[in-house]
Amino acid sequence: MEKEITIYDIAKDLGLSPTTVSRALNNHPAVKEKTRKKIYDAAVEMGYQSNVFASNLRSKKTHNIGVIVPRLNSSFQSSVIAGMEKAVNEAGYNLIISQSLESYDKEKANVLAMFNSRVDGLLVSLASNTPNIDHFTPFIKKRIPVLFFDRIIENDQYTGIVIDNIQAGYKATTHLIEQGCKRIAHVIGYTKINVYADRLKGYKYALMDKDMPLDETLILHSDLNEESGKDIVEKLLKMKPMPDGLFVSNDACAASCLQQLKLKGISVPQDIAIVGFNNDVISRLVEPNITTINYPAYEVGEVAMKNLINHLKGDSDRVLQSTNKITLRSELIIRGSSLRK
Amino acid sequence: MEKEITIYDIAKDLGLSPTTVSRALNNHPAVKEKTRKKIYDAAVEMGYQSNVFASNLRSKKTHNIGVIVPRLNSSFQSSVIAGMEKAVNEAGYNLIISQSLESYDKEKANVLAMFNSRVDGLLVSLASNTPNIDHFTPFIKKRIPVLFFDRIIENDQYTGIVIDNIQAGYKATTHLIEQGCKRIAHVIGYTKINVYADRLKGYKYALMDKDMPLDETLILHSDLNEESGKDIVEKLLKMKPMPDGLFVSNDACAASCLQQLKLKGISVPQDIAIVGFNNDVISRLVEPNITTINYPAYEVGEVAMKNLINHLKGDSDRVLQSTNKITLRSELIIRGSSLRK
DNA sequence: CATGGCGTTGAAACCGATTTCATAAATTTT
DNA sequence: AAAATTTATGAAATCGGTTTCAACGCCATG
Repeated sequence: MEKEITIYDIAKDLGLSPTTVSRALNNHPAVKEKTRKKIYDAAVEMGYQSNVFASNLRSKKTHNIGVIVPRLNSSFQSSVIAGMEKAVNEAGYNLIISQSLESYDKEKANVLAMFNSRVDGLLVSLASNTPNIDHFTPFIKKRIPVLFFDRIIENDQYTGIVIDNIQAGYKATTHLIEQGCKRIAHVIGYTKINVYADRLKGYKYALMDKDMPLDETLILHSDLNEESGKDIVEKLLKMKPMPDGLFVSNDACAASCLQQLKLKGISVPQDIAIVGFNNDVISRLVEPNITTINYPAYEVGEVAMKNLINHLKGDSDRVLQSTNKITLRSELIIRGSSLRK
Repeated sequence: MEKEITIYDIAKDLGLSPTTVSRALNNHPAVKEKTRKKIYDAAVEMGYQSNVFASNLRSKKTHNIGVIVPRLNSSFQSSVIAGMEKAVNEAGYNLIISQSLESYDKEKANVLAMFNSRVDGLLVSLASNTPNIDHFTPFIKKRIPVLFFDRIIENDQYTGIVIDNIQAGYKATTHLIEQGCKRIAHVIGYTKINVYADRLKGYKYALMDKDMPLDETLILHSDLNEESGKDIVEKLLKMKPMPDGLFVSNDACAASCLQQLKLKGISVPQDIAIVGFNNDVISRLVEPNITTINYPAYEVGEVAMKNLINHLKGDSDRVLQSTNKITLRSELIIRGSSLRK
């Protein structure tokens, strides 16, 4: 085990003090250019590597940013994280990632772990059964910024990055109505979560605006994974008359429904038109392609991270404190699964 | 800004020394049970939180483990990371993640960043154009363990977690031959990477064993993403006679090929049988379902991480140093895209 | 009763960069 | 030329656990 080079070694070598070496390496203005150059050269030559531990201890900053998502292996979430990674890397921070697996208890444990490992900031998409956000109060107390994205709980203390889910649900439903659908079913996840609750609202508003009746039995609850299509289609088939429109709250599940419907000999979009959500890769790979709402996952990640970092770099809390919600643009992408002339 | 509680505060409060408090909180055996209890209670009551900076500075450990993958938003990689996250969390470490975006330069930058942020260990899946692994030597010099998974370069110094890609390629090709295919095309990525090179080897060995000629023009190179199906199918259509079997090195691309083939009026598996790779969700959602090789991504992540952590917890280098390669089981999953009676 | 050994505790050094405060040197002002 | 600033550098304290080494108290052994 070779011993590490410290600023003391450099200082001794050059006949300077550690103070000056430290300042030089941090580009402090009070060091003569010539001295700085000399120190830089010596540092490189001696193979000096700054000791982050010591630096962190003094500055009380880790340059680590925590991210908690419900699931890492989801097309949407992994794109969000890719966006975050890009932004975080450019700014010289590190990403610490954990997943709640949709469990409130695991989420609480993760939040605590992040707190103990002293992340400089936290980005969270909530688990589906998280009832409140009290577990984040330690962060607030220590003024460590917390941002929510996608799955949020509205609160004055925290900033949220979202799309307008009501509008998106409205657009999707209106589109189905305009394609001539008379009975539109809607598949959603746990309605305590803002995203599903809002999409449902949009669905209801659209029906209302087109003077169509709201039939609560057409609202189906599901896990929304790639296997749930079977259950959903079974339920659809039992309905008399069968719905002729289907708005599913994510693409993996929409694709699964599409597959099951085709297996049962039901043609899409003629017998039933489908709209998904997210614009995952899968929506473009099944036949027919699925009409969907483009949720700019990568951009959500990038915007959330950039906001957080700007906040950390700026010395005041003003930026984030005055920003309560950032809404990104989302649009309907019309494809074969819903287009009937 | 409230001031933090330190072990000095606890010590003063109880009339003990910081030494004893530190020892008690670390379950050091030389502290009387009664004293330990008293200290624990005081710590909880005072809201003490250990300062990881100070602890890290002395112990020279961050409890952070770095992961570098080519792309985060890939079905395979995000499952690997999910597996890692599970293992890492149970062991009380943190996961620091970055992506190389398939660029050697970015990978080098990431490796350096990981080194500077002093991760305790590193898990890497290499970028496609990484020519060698010299950029990891700083880690070796400081005896920080580095493990490769999936995309590896074989080397005595490092441990790799893989599946037997030769065998997998062999199984896939043999299956197509047994289904009566006479001209089997193979779509692969950059052949400098072990995974594609080995699958190609397996393909060649299978042909050889069945006394089938090897036609180099049937080997197609591609980016293997969900848009490359168009190019590939175009090339297939130009071949005379057209291949009647297709072994694609990942499922997203296989699904894309399947889609394009159907668009051109070519029926799968009758006109051309398809085998993919990975067993991504998508292979089960397209029609027909795609026959594929099950690559246990989650398990790869879990095994890689557990090995690394065992190594970190054990005090010697022996465990990892003697392990050069860990091969996980993979199997062929036969589905509609290749089954013809 | 003296000596050895174990169990328990504490004083002080340490990890390595940062920061405050002081000081010497160079420059400008009067 | 003396005084007032400005510029450049250093000594020492600091961040808060961890670790080394010493010491004290208690019991057992001879």
